Amino acid sequence: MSQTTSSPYDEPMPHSAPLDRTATISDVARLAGVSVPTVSRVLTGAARVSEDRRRRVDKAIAALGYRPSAAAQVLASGRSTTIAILAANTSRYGYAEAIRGVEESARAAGFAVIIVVVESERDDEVRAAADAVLRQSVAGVVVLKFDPPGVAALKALQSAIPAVALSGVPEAGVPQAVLDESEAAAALTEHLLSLGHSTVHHVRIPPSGKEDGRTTGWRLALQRHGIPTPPIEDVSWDVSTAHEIGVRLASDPAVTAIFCGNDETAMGVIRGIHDTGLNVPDDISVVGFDDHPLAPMFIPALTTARQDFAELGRHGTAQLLALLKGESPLALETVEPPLVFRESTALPSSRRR
Amino acid sequence: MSQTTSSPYDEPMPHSAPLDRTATISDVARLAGVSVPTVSRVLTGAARVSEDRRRRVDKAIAALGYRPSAAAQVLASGRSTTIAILAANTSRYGYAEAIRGVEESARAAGFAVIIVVVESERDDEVRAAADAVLRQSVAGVVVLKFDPPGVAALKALQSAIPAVALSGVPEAGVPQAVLDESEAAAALTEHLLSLGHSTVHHVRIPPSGKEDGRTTGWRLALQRHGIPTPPIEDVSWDVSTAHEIGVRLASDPAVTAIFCGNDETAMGVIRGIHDTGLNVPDDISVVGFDDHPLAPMFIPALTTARQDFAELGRHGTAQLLALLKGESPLALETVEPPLVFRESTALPSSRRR
DNA sequence: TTGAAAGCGCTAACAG
DNA sequence: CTGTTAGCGCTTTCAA
Repeated sequence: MSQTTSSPYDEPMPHSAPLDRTATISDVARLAGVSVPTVSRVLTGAARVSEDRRRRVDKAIAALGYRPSAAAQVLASGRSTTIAILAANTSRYGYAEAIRGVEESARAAGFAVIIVVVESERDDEVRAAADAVLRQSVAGVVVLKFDPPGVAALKALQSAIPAVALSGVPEAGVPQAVLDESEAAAALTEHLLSLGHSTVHHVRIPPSGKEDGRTTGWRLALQRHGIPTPPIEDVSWDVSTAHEIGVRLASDPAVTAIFCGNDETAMGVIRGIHDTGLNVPDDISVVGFDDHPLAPMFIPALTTARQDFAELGRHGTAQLLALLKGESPLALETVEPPLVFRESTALPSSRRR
Repeated sequence: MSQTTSSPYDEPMPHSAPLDRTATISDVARLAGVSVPTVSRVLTGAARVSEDRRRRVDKAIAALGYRPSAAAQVLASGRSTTIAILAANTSRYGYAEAIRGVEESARAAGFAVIIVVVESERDDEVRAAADAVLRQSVAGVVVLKFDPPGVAALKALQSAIPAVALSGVPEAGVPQAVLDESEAAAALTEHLLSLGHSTVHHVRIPPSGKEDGRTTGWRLALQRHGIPTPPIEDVSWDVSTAHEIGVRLASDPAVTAIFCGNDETAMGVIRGIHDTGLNVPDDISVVGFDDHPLAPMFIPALTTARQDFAELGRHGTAQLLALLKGESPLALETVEPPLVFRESTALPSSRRR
């Protein structure tokens, strides 16, 4: 009665649901008047089948509306045509775009996609996510290593399965596709400096580790100019925290230029500044990061660095598929985000300082 | 040699990838000194297992890092713990949020999620998507019936599998969760009218069928007031088309109030108006729809109707899971989006008309 | 409670 | 080129 152990399998199973029975390969074989392996051969194209039989099989398949069972195929062949996306989030801009890119190219290659999310870096969540991936007999996994949960999940996978990471910071070890953020962040910061601002404040989005490329680039640019780094402001993913920080920063006359971790944050910060009666860029310059679709529509339109997350996702999938085919070494492709200058930056105001 | 038939299975298979072999149920059984079915029993909880053996099995599972193969389980049991999300898009705001809601609640119920996208309503694409769903042995599917591809895909499924639709317009036939948009759209339109605008123009986003709830509501409100409906402007999902329309509408002095199909469109339209030198809301009032996270940050902050897509997704999943358990009839839950009034609407300007 | 035997739908040798 | 025979990892009878 009483249970002294506590493996996850002591828990009740989820309510699984019965599958509607549909035509099987033997139904097709019977109708076509051939053996089951012959049907399999036309399915996989693994071996030659006579024109005549192939036609009969195709006809039977069409007649029965037959679709091979992916589960049975993976079991019998030991090969899978499904990949997993492991991510901490599915709906935020960069994440959603990266997922779109992965899904798109996976589908083009004939792979199905399962999505598993790991919400936090808590040990049980990370383990559950890794388990979910492993249980599904996927060929490989693309992990969005944008944040601590992503990093932890990647580690939990322990290369038990082919994996590639999508990331903003190059890093040795795992195959990955990276969008090199740090140079672009530095360039954005220097743009602000070159306008005449004596320093640049930074609003940091939740980082992937101790520091992400955006923050690193900002710090780097400041260092290059011998400017001490002002205290960092941290925002959550909730834009309203960016708004609060905007209000706070606006009250500090030393603040004339702000580098935000992403465009949504920049919009929140600008709105906060706006609400104190100050103007962007006349009083304070603000830059974002990502080139969000709404960045050019915002008033003022955002100066930012363009990140092509979907492309990152496509690269990652390509890497994974190459890895699966045994091709290597994989070129670690690094893309540098192009800067786009719009309306949210200007010379420092004489009204401040 | 030459092929005269052309079933999809004449095409080459995707490169499938070999799976790393891991511990199987027999490994566990052997290590625990029990039979395979006994291990299965502790896994599924289907039958009683003695305390002693259960403990040994648990220990063996832990020692081997064993994870049951979902593919083998589904094959043997004929029951699945995976559901599919069928959507035309994964990254756009409403879609991404709905997907998040579905994934979240599916995960909470112990279900894995596969995502299949159907990009257009082209017959081959729709069929491919339906096939992908059916091949995966999923327990059921949640389809985002937000647009023509979604509608077509749902139809292609032919109730070959338990399905629930997520939608903005109630409709008989399929189980569904709906966010009733038409009343909110009407209310938003009437808000504009009550401010003194003599008519309200409409910028329509790509609709799910001949007409979506937003457009219907707008039309309804105008009719109630005996106002003829002005010509509709259609935008694509690309915000720049909204911008163009904003510019165009601004040049028409008859336009003093605009109801946009969603907030992103509203932002594009406002920016277009702004670029002609006119002001929102002083010269023209604009309302959006959805209450996008950036809507309160935009300058001017958007008057809009809040849509909780994630909640819609959760409702849908709940419906599907209930359906799978054979519970019914399902309450068709309809949520009416609450209006939120902000800065983008005002009295009509004396400068126009 | 437990194990032996059968089988889910499919692919992989292996003869022929 | 084609059919026969095994067997993928698991669950499900069925006896014991």
